[in-house]
Amino acid sequence: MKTKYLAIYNEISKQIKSGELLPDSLLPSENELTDIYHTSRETIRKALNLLSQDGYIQKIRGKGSVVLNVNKFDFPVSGLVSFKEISQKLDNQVRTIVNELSLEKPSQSMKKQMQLSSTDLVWKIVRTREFDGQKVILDKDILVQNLIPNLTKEICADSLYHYIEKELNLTIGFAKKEIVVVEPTDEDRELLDLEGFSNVVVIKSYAFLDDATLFQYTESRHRPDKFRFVDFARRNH
Amino acid sequence: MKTKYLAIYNEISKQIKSGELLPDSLLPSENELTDIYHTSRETIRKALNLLSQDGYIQKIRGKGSVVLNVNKFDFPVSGLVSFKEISQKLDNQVRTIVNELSLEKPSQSMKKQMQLSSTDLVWKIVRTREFDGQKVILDKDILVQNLIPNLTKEICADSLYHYIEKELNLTIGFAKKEIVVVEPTDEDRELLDLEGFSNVVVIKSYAFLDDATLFQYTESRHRPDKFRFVDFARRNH
DNA sequence: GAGTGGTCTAGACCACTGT
DNA sequence: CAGTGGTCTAGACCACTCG
Repeated sequence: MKTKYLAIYNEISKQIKSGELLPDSLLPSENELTDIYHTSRETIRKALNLLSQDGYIQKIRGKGSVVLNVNKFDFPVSGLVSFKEISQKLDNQVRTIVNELSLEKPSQSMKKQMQLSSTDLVWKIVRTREFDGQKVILDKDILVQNLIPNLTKEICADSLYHYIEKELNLTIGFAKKEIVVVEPTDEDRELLDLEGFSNVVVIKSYAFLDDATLFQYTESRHRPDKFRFVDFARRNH
Repeated sequence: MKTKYLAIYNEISKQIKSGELLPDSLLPSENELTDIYHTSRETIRKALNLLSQDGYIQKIRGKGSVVLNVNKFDFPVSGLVSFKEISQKLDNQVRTIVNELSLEKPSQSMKKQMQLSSTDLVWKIVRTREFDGQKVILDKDILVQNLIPNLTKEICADSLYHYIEKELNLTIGFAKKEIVVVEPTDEDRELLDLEGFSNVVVIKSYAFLDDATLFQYTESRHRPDKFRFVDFARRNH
């Protein structure tokens, strides 16, 4: 919120989410917005481009910026969002069970993928997520100990990302994710309430810090009926 | 390719994809790039921001722009890409079967969602995608006839998006997508080679033109073992 | 301290839309 | 035609990294 264009982005996106700005209506023109916010046109355009990227508006040359219907899809799970952040938006009964927390020597393939030296250790975390009393998500995390020296079960039960960003003051930058559907493993059957489902949805994710160092590998294994992924995509440049 | 910053984006992304620029190396600084491309710094920054959005580089304040490893994930299916475009990147034996092409009155829910007047008709298309002789994807499309007046089985067997963009000269803007896993319908069992799989992955997609008009609803139903979704995501603003 | 990327400005010209 | 968004410029100041 320190920068002008982010402040403008937040202000306008809030107005769209609250319904103060209606779908299919036009925003004030860029020139009008420069007056409203006492700033230059390029700064306004930075804010509007962010809104466009995130699916709030569509800019149309010669006409203006149209407000898009944001609420058709109730909650976007796209982007890089932690479980804690998602569960706060839901009002479900949500509980996290920490099944395992240990410091281990990484496997050969992990060592290579994470570019670790031979003495580096990794945290291994296994957590179950319970919605309305049902165990529907199994999260398996590998974290580089170099970057995250201390971990406790309490931190894992609360929010890893909150701890990393707020306590350790690291900045999470980006992630590469892959979604596939596979047959459940014995571990899946043991730790999840699969109820006869013969597949699980697996989200494999490599998460990187601001400075492009890999700090986390996650496999998030979902019972298929409780899985949902929502995305907003723009066409090629 | 008409604009400077897109030309620079294409040039640098090509160098990264080809391996001419190596992962973990630094790009020339923004000031150096202004000299190399004979342009202003803001134009260079537009190109670099695009590269950053698309996962090619990571910008680090005080240091420079690091080239990221693009090939770890072989082919990104994220964004808004047609089946034809994907299949051209694969060297698979790929075939499209047009099961149905008809002009219909829209269902009540479609009429509402697509904001159609009561006389509007929609195209209904059902297509099966065959990889290596196996029917693994079922695509069900609804298209607004107002916008796409004429359709033939030949167009559907080739590429809808190519026809819409190149023949009709419409510009596809953005899409909202949702991925869920469900039990197969009778139609799925009939038209796909499910081979005992008890789930299908469904990608529901609303596609919009440049001017924010909805023109297409698609359900793309995949056999789970042939489904794969790859995504690059940046953390919150 | 020199060099990096991040923000912001004021102004210019263009392509497109509506009337 | 006037008004819209799209591109591009030249310059300024700041926050950060690294030796």
